[in-house]
Amino acid sequence: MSSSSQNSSPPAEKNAKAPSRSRGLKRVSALLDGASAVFAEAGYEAATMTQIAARSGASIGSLYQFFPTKEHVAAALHARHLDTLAGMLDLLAGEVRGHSVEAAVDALFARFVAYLEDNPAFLAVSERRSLDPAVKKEARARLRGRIAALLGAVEPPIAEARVASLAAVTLHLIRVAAMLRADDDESVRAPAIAELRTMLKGHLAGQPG
Amino acid sequence: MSSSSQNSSPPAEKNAKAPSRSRGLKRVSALLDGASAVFAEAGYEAATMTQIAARSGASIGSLYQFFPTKEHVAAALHARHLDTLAGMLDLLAGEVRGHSVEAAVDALFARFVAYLEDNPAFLAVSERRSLDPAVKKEARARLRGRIAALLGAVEPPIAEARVASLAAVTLHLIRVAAMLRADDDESVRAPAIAELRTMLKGHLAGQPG
DNA sequence: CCTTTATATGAGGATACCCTCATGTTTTTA
DNA sequence: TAAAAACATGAGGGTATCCTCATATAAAGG
Repeated sequence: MSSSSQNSSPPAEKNAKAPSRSRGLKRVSALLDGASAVFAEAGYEAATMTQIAARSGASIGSLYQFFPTKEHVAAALHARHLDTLAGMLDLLAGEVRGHSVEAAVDALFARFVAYLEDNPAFLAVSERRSLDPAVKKEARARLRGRIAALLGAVEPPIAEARVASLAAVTLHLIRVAAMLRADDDESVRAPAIAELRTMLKGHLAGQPG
Repeated sequence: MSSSSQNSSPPAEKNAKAPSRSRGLKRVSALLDGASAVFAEAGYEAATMTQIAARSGASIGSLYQFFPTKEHVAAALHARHLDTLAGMLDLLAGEVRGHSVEAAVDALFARFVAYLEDNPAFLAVSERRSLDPAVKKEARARLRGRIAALLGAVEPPIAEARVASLAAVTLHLIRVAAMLRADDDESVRAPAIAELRTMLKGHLAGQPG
């Protein structure tokens, strides 16, 4: 009932042993970093446990000591990123309180998209087919809630009834913007992103009823 | 140099033998249908050639007779869907010529999103990691071009300079709408899609300069 | 120091997958 | 009808992956 995510159970059945000594803590951290790199480059499914171990400077046995399954690795990484993002959004909500929607959207886009670009492994594990749909839904709901809180703090206020669905749309647009940057090339990318932000701001500032 | 896609070369090197007799034509059709089902359920990477053959009512050997690689299967499926979609958009462009942007967007959303929902294998092969980026870019450009043509035919006309980037945004929003339907649940999905369409229409009808 | 617990290691078992190939069957051609 | 070409089949080779396990080292406790 405290802060971060001690839940977010991996798959189930096989329970990963958490590290207790400081050496173990460092190892899992290194393992997650290595996994991030491999997932980012190869995607979840093509990533291999051997690659992850090598990239982390650990043996395959050490990897399996803490993560009995590739799924467990992805789940841990997912949870770690969600916690970070949630914290970032909480901070941001405080910063933009009382500001205009335009300013809030600009800040939100800038930071969120930057995060997704800097952490491609997050998208990789977020969209893997093996991710439990319930966990996926919960993760989206969590981010949506944070965005709704952020949108609810701008001035002049947005009609309360619209905040929820606007938050949903905003979250998806952010994802699109991130995918845009990865997919298209510069000539079509830049104007498209500008168009996306303009569109969102116009819509959010639009008729409140 | 005529109509459909005799290009769209699979990977390369190994060239698939095209069927010449009618039996062969039926077989490749059945194989692509089976592949569609398997790709839709399992995704490209987890799909196995054995599953595809079984689902198609063919032996593994027959599958490899026409598609020397899983990549070839995906490439063929991709090309087939692109041709179908392009044709659909051409028809639609004719239908909405002279209509309002609102009507055009409604029709476009309805048909395109329905197509993506009815053919989940298309998204699966479109987003597989092994897809050659050049082919991916070309595919997007093709669809974008069709949408631009469609948007260029509405009345009153949209400023010509904006059409290209608006088409890009529209294409991405359609994808988001399709993903929305697959991901979120009903309570958040319906209002979010409505919001997306409203937003796009408002933006497209907005200030022309 | 000695016992106990945590962490480390890499060879290899089990499995699944991609794809080949030798052989058989159907259809076309002459 | 006979020869040729296209298509069909499934056992199995080669390989790669996930994961286990017996064993070894480092750290903590008493």
